[in-house]
Amino acid sequence: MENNGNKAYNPREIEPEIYKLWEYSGYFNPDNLPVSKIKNSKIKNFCIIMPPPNANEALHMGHALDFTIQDALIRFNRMQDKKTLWLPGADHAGFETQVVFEKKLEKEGKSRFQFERSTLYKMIWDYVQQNKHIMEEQARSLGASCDWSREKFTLDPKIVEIVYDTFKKLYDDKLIYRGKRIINWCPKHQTGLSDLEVKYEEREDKLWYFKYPLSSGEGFIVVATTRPETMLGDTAVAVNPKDNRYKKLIDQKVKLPLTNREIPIITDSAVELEFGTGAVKVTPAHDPVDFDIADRHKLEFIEVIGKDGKMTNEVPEAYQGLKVDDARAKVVVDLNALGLMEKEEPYKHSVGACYKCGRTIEPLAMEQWFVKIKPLAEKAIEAVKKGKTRFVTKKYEKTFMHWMRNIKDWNISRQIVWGIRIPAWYKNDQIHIGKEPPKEDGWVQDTDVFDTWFSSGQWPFVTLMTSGQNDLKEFYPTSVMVTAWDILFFWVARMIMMGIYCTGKEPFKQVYIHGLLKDKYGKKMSKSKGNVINPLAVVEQRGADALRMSLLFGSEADSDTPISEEKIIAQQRFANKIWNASKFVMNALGPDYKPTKPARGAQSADGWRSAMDGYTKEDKWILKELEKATKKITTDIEKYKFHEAAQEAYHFFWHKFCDKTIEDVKIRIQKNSKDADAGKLVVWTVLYNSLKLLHPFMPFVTEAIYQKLPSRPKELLMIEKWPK
RNA sequence: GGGCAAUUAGCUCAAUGGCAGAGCGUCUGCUUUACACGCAGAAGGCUGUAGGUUCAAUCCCUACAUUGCCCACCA
Repeated sequence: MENNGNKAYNPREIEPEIYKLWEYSGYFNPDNLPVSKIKNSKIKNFCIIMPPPNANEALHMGHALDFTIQDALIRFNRMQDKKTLWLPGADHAGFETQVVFEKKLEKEGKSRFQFERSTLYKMIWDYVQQNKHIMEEQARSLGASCDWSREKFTLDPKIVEIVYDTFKKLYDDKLIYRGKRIINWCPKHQTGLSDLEVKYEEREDKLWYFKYPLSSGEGFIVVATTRPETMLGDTAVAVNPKDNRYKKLIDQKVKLPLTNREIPIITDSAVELEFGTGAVKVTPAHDPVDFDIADRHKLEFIEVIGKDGKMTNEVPEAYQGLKVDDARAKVVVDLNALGLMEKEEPYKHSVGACYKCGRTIEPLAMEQWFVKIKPLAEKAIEAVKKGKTRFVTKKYEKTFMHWMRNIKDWNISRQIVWGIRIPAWYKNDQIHIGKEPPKEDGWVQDTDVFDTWFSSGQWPFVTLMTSGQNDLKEFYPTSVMVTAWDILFFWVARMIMMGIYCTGKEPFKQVYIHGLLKDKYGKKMSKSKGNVINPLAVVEQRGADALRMSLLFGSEADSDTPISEEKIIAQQRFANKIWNASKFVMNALGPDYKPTKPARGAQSADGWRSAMDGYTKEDKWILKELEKATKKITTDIEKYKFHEAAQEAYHFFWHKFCDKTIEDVKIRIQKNSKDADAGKLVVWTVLYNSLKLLHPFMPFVTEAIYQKLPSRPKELLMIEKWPK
């Protein structure tokens, strides 16, 4: 067994060849697995739909962890003779991709607004296709044994059609509506965002107290606000109906300063007595709470801030065109000059910001499409309660439930071009839903696209519906969804809701939520912190096996996982150890070694033990240890305790098999003592079984060795039988 | 304002109702023909604090402290 004459294992020379061997074998495709040729109703299926990586940048460590866990599960189940499918894909990732692309344009001194819709779309399309190919090659280099023949993209025409059908179904079921609501507007990216895409930041601001003169000319009512500039769009002042302080002012009018408008004082229970003065200015067009109040009281609606984040022409001339911040300063100065500012005090509160660019979100009232989500959420809650979808671990189930119970309608309109265009057509007051407009003239299509999660929320069934004739029937609901906790709400929750709504069944029986990756100081990895480790560079330098093992080793995956160069080096050494130990064993056995009876398919160490006399005490010990390790690794993987399984495999192979058994048998063979043959059989048996046990974690080196193992029963380790 | 998690060796983390382990690091020997990416061995811990349950607690319970995270329309 040569590795270019080097003593140390060199994965770079081995891994690409091994991947080709697997891929050409066809066994990534479940239809080609031996088990699929058997007509037997007892055959079990196992299916994972890969969370489709965003096709806008290279894979990062998080993907490497995600892929490692999935591939380990896939290989484990495939070796247990299940009809096993891992379906890969890529996500167009609407807003995310457009943001990445806009940054690229900015670097070139361009802006998205210079381009026509179709031109921009085409440019992003080409960019994404390139990235998609890169991603596929990266997945291969990590050893992902997914069925590339079934690969999907979220913009595949057939998938888009299904997404359109879902939209129509929701519309017909009155679970989707178009309406003017307060949305989260990012002035930089010029699009609305869902509540989940808004990050709240604690800020030191001011709370201003302004006197609004009563129209009667007798006195004032004092309101407190953090956003003075919006007062130009006030259409009422509200107090709590139980607030005795203001009883006699109710239904009186106020003369709104800086404008010539009179606005009423109304009561609404949304107003809290304790906050500020207990009187609140109501700006329906720029605050969600005020919007609701206005809805209840049929208040007037004045939009004073535009999509560009500047004051509109609805405000007095002096303020028109000012940026929000400048308008704020000017209002404060002007009210102060009028003697209408009572006081200002420091105030700490949280302000919504765009999760991508950090710009303050501007709540604006816009006509958009919303999913009426409560009915969908109820079904999802029920499914999880009944255990149809189980969370691993339970702690995420609680988080999920809490969010689902408090869920609010979901804005799915995005004012960008990169995505699936909303199949809605308008003519005067009429709305038509469909791929094509009605025949007569004058229909105009909605210019918005779907929130990307609207389509990826349907991923498990749209992929299987379009991948093979029986795939949906055979593999849906899928076995397990593997993903990180940060997209629990964005994605997992929506998949469960949409899956049940569209197919009547939950999309996956289990959901395994793993953590994010941290550096060795416990800090979250991010480009801005400069502490990212590029998985591909690691694969190049130290091998995919080392990377995979180090991602699983020594840390529970349901909490955030630290990864460091040191950890990867440790596993690189382990791969080297496996290589060298195997090299030694095979040299000792010789290329023609045949394990004496039973000659093939030894399934358990126990079987071997009873099959042969002449084992030493040490032989019996290691065979017993092999049995114990097999049991532990098996149950640990079944329980998603990969870190324990990996540690057990590591410890068994290195510190039991190598340190004890091989050292012992080495001497027996050297001395040619009478128990040398028994020793050979033991090392063959333990090596053979160890390769299987390690294969889900370190597929390359184990397969490479298996290919040289004398008397190997199968053509590939990948389709060997998992030991019992 | 609600909720969740963590606190164990120098560092990063496992485990377990009764002996607390690993990787890296440190120290001492070894160029023993598979591997110096190695071998043999060693040091290193009142398992955050205070109570409680128990024959027995690092583990279960209660408080507290510290840290991290998630959710939430306090104008």
